[in-house]
Amino acid sequence: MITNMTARKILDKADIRPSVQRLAVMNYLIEHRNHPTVDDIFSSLSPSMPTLSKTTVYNTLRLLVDGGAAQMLTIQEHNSCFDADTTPHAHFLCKQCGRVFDMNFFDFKDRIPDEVEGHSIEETYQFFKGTCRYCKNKMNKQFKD
Amino acid sequence: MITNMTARKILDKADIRPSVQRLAVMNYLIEHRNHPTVDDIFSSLSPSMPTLSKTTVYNTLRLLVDGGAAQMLTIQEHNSCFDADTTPHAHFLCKQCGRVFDMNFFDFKDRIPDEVEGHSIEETYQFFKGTCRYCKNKMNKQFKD
DNA sequence: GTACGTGCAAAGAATTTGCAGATAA
DNA sequence: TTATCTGCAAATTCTTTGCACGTAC
Repeated sequence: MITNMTARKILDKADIRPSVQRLAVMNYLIEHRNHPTVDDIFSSLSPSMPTLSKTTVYNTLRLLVDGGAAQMLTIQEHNSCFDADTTPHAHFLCKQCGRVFDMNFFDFKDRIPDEVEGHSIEETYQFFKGTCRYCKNKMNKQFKD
Repeated sequence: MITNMTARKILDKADIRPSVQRLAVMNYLIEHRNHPTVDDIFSSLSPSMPTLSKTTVYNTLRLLVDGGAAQMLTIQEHNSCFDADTTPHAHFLCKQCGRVFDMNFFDFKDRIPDEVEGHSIEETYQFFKGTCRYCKNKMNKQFKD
């Protein structure tokens, strides 16, 4: 469940000192649930924070992930993307446009055990690939032309 | 189910012309089920094929993936790894040593629909992160010292 | 004033591209 | 011979690192 905590409260909870830059990145993640990449975040914030550097975005995201305030997704081949929603949910990658969408978690038939073949399971990911509804529409239109 | 098809047969089936390099890469994947990276493959084959280039390994892997003869996994942050087993199974990434292990697929309570929120699902991935049995052993030993 | 944060520039790593020579149908 | 394949070198992209300056307690 996504709470209404402000960026400030989330940083406090994660024990991250709330600099202007960190608040901006956290706030961006809260307001943009479309799984932005480092570049997305940097490009969007840069106009209003001209001195912001990509290094700081990288630093901040690492802090957020380490502090449990965000999730890093490595679904895409080339770059990581980030998600302020750290609750269990699934992800869908469109093979056409490369966008990542949230999906509800699909229940497993049985509970995932803490340990499998001696390995301790700490995190569970579900993800799917296919064609998103927008690209399907686009492709349909092309056929009609 | 993993079949006993030789590299040659798999390439034929995928309509990939069986050059020496392609057979070597395919065969490597068949014989090494530990999810090798491009570099693993290149470094291992290079001694016996001194003229082999990384470009060719990249080219070949792309052909194999496109032809359905191998799977590319983007679990790891920095590089992709490859798996000749294209049947449904889950993967486990050890956060300590970075190794990727196979796991049996966990059944979902319900069948995954072909379409969710308008998106067409074509591929389903399950993966887990945690500490593998080998790293757990190592950590236990350290505590005993 | 000391520790922490920021951002530039450079380095590093993974992957892709362009292209010329080699190989195979 | 003609299309395909290979592999070098260079380019590109993503990310990390080193370091000097700035900021905050």
